[in-house]
Amino acid sequence: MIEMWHEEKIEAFRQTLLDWYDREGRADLPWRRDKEPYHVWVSEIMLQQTQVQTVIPYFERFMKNFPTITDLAMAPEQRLLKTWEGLGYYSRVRNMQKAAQQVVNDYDGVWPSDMQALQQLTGIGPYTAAAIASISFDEPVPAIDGNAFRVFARLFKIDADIAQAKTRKIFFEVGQRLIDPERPGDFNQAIMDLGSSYMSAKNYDSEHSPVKKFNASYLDGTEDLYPVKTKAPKPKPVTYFAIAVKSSVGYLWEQRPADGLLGNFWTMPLYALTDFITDSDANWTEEEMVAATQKRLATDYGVVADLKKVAGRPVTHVYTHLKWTVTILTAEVAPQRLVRGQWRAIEDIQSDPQPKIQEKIWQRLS
DNA sequence: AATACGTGGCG
DNA sequence: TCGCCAAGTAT
Repeated sequence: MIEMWHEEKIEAFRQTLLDWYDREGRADLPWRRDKEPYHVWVSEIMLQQTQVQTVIPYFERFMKNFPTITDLAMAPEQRLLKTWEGLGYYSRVRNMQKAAQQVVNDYDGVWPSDMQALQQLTGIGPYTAAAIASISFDEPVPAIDGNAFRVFARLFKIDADIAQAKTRKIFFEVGQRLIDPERPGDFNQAIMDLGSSYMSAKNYDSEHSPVKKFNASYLDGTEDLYPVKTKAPKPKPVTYFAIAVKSSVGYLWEQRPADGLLGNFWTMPLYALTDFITDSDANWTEEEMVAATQKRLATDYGVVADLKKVAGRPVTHVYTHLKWTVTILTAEVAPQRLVRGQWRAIEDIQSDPQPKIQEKIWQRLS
């Protein structure tokens, strides 16, 4: 454990790590061109649960569209969501706009500079607060993300379950002991670079890691035991019907509720089987389910249509906690007065933020 | 504490 | 096809 490291060893570790970072760290990343808190913040939010390679083009486009925090605070939400479309975890960007408004309104546009205050902003948790505080403001606080969990677990053979919330404290304290007070931001980023290269989750190469002689699990051949992480439950299967109703003025189109999955994104009407099938109906045939959906469409949207199943396999999409299986039902109708939703021209639909599942549905229809 | 929350890459 | 992973936070 960390208690075994004396001050000289800690100092040697910092030196070794930062020397490597200065030589081989990823200086080319677009959010490392400066230490502007706005740039650091946007990149850190995008990088949550998302790989560097995916984030790069999104970061460039986001900065082009919203160059300053004031632009972000004032942006129309639809434009914001469209810029984020495809990145996932969409509450990140909705929360980001709230935080931007907080900084502009409560702090007169000047970022608070300490971890504690940063963490009060919407969408900024302990990791992101530490990242911004250390990188932009040189506060010596460790940024404990998945990389830091993995690197520290292997270095010190820490067997606490990193899936458990209470474990964060252990790693934060280790990080506090290790972090270089002279270069806290570089230290944190070096740990992350290390954790995504020589000390990655799979296909790691500790043999050539710059800190291999500090790596207790490598030295005794037990690397594959760390980190300890209980596995997540499998995605729960859910059956849906997507309703593709086309008229001369476009498709039946609807914005999802602001909260929850895919909040404020646009889709065709979607019915989960569980929305209207009770236990006693569990033996319904497919024809009966289509008929029930058709009846609900008339009630909910005011659209009377003779729905037909689209040929081929249902469309599937796996979320972190759900596995959707979507059967597409379609019809062509004359434009009807809608109770809910709207008719939307095909040319206009592309400007609406849409989730990946909707894109898959479009592909099946064409 | 446990669960909700997206998408893409890879073996 | 499937399971797991990738710079987490909110509730």
